[in-house]
Amino acid sequence: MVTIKDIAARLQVSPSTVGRALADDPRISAATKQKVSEVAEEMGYVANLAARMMRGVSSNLIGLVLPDIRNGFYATIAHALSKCLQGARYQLALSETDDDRMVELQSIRELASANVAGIIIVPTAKPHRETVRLLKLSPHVQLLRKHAAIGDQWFGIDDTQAIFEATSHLVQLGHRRIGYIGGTDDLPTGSARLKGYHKALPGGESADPALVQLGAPGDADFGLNATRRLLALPKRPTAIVAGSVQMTQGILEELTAQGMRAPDDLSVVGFGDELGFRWWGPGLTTVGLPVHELATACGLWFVHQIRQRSASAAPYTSISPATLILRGSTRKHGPAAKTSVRASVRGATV
Amino acid sequence: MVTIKDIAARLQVSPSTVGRALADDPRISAATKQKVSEVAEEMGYVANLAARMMRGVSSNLIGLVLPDIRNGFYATIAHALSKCLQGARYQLALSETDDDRMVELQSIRELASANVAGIIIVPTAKPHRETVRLLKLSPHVQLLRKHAAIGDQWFGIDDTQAIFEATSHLVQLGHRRIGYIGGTDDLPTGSARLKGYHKALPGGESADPALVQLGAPGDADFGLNATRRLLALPKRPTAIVAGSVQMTQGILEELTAQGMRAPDDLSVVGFGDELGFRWWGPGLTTVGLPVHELATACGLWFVHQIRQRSASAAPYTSISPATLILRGSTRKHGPAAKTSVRASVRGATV
DNA sequence: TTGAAAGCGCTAACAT
DNA sequence: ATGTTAGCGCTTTCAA
Repeated sequence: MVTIKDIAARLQVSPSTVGRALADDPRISAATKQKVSEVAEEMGYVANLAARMMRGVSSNLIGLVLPDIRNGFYATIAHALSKCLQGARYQLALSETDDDRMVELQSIRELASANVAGIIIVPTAKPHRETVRLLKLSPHVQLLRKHAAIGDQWFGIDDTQAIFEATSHLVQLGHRRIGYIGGTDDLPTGSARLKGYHKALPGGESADPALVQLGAPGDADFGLNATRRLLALPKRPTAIVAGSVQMTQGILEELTAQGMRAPDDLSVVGFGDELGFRWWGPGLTTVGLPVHELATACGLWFVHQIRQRSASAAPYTSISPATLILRGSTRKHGPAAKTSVRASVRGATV
Repeated sequence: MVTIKDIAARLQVSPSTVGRALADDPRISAATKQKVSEVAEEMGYVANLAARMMRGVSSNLIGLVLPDIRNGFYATIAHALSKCLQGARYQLALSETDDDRMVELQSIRELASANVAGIIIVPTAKPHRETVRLLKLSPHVQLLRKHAAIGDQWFGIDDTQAIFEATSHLVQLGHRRIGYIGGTDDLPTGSARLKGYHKALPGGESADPALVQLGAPGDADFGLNATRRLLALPKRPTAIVAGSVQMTQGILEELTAQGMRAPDDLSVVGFGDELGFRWWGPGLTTVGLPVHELATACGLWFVHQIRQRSASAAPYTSISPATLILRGSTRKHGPAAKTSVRASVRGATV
């Protein structure tokens, strides 16, 4: 293993000079810095992080704490952050919580004891007190979900607007009985989305409570069962809005299973734009989320933040807008609309 | 921060005694150990990992190096490993290579300098010499892809059998012009799969080279363009087999775009079982891979391996079989089969 | 069975 | 602008 001493010996300078040169200390001449970094490169020098950490410097590890990496949504986030941090010579330490606050606490503990440089977290609904306390000890930022207790540094999406647009689109198409299947409102995202749904319903008209189905946002099976319940209603909805990626998947699954076709039998607006949504039936009209951009912005900001230890406490909030992606799964409601483009292409009559 | 010195001072013993007691050294009396651990507990002592690492003990970090976490395939692996290692108090450090050997090298360097306990890697096609060298310095295991240079500890899937089954299925249905779109054969997986394809073609009959399209396995666009090329052939294939997840996605994309419907216009067998494959057209017949099981097995084995520093050099190979999942995208080839179930359900005539 | 002491590689206060 | 030196907390010889 090559150490600064080796470099120092080669260059006939003291170890501290090398150390300072590598740390880009202003007291070292440009020429020396130049030479040092050349030799370091040549000898394949890699700083010993353990030794650094012992001197109080934190590791080059950034913890990423999120519910489930299999969710394409979070995978995109992990990818974007990984790229972004790689550029800044940081490593991602991945922790999954499964939306379980105790697992979350355990993860944070591990990260804290590993002396991470910072933590990027998508918090669970009710983080443990200890989780909050530990989080305060190192730089951190919240992603997507926001908890006041954890802090005011947050990158998220305008969830209310997202679902508002989705629902409004259906309202404009003449739909009145619109079902909503989304996450419970104990999560900030869940409640914001639900709010968007209500806000879009025409003239203060409160929705039939039976049309609103709330469950754990990561539970596709809930979406599936909720869809079944909605379809079994005496007055079934003419359209459904999804309030999470997994819910969308459950909904599509169940509609396919029941042989329901959008937009003929029902209009559907999904949440997120996973692979396959494009080719579900006539193409799923869905809420597109700028996840990649969001994560990149968050990563860049966070690295900057970590490097300037000073202003880290200042509140910061970034809200990105969602955009409705119009495809084939929604259509005007009413008897006049019964002949779909699709049906006519097939030459069929109804 | 409580150190062993503090404990030593409280107990009027030397720091080394405390250190040994905590390490359960046989030379320390049971009574002393008892006292030490009591006081340590009481004072809230937490071992300083950095200091430990400096003494050569590795961290509780396990590096996971793979091409792209957004690939559902790898996300499943990361998830399974994360769960598995969490139980053993290890943290996952995630590195993406994008199938670029220099990025791979850089990641390995980072991991090595972070003193990881071990590395689980899905190697690129031609890992750098230095990558191989560094890898040898810490415990490691290969996943899915196997490179002789890296070692003989490998967990993978029987790729040849997987594509053999997929192709055989089509052959049995009477197809003779079967296209194959897969990864290049410089990757071990690519070549094994291609072999399975050739093996399944009837009686040594070598395929029309134009029917075989090989590209970067992670490149969905290649799959898309390759599909276009196959469809533009004077004698177009009657069926297509996909040789990677991303290729499958490209193929489905292009078929949808061209308005080609399986199995009426063409039979298709996919690779992997991503979300959405189930609802593509009539449901995609595809090769199901036991990714979760594979990753879990790998994780358990690896932790065990790390904990017993001794026998780590012994070769170990685990091959899991793939299974064909029959859905609606394949059908008998020939004029007699022209009336599909689907068409008759619709009451249409052809 | 325990102590004393020497570092691991790095950073930072204190010289020069 | 650079060199000297003293540790960080732990493990690990070597002594007792």
